[in-house]
Amino acid sequence: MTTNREIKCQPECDAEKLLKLLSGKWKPQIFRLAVEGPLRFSNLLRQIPGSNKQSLSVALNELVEEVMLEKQIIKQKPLHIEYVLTDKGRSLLGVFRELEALSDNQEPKQ
Amino acid sequence: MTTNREIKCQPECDAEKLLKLLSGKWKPQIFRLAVEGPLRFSNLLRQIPGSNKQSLSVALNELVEEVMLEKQIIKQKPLHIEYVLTDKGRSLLGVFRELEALSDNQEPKQ
DNA sequence: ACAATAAGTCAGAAAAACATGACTACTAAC
DNA sequence: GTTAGTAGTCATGTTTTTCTGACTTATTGT
Repeated sequence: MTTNREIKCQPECDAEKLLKLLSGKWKPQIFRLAVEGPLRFSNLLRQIPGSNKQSLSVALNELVEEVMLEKQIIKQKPLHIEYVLTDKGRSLLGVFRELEALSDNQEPKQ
Repeated sequence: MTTNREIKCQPECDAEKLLKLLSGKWKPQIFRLAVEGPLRFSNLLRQIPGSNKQSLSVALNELVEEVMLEKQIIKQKPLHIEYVLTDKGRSLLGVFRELEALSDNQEPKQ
C-alpha cells in the first residue's frame, strides 16, 4: 500500500526518456526558437551562438525521430528545409512553463 | 513585437539550469525515491541497480547544494544520515507530473 | 583491540557528449 | 563549367560525465 504515489515513474520510463530528450546542450534553445516559427538550419547556426553544425544536426535528427519536430522540404525558389514543431512537440511547452514558473518563484533576486 | 512568447527562457536562464539539475543519469530516480521518504546512502545503492557510490554521492551533493534535498544526521542507535526532500525539491514534482502526463497521453500503447 | 556497518572520498579508466574543419550533394545563376 | 547558397555528413579530437576499485573515517559491538 503505497500511500504516497506522487511520481509513478519507473526507472527507464517514458518520463525519463522525455527528460533526456529535452536536456541536450542545445535542445532547449531549439525548442525556444521553434515555437516562434519554422526553423532553418543555417538560421539556427546564426541564432544559437556557440553551437555548431554537427551538434545541431544530431539534435534536430533526434527531435525529428521522436516526432517533436517535422522536417519539411520547401520546394520554392531557393529550395530549403524547415523544421516545424509538431503537436507532440508543442505539448512539451508545459514542461518548460513549469520550469520557468519554478525558477521565477524560487529565485526572485531582490 | 513578439506575438508568440510561449517560452520566455533565455539561453542560460534558470529554467535551463533547473533542467540540467534534473537530468543527470540518476537524479530522476533519486527524486522518485525521495518523494516516498527519506533516503539513505546504502539503500539508494541497493534500490538503484546499475548505479555506483561515486555518482550517487555527486548527485546527492549537487541536490543538497541546490537545496532540493536536505542532509540530516540522525543521532539514533546506528547513527545514520538521511536525505530529505525540501519544499523546493517538492515543487519540482510538477515538472515530473507534466512529463508523465505527456508520456501517458502520447504513447498509449494499445 | 578487532571486526562490522554506514557513509563516504580519491585517483584513474572508460564511455558519452560535444566541437572542429574538411568534405559532399543538390540546385540555380552566370 | 564555374561559382554561390543551403543543408548537411564524416573523421577526428577534446571535454564532460560516469564508473571502478581501493582507501578513509566514524561509531558500535564483542
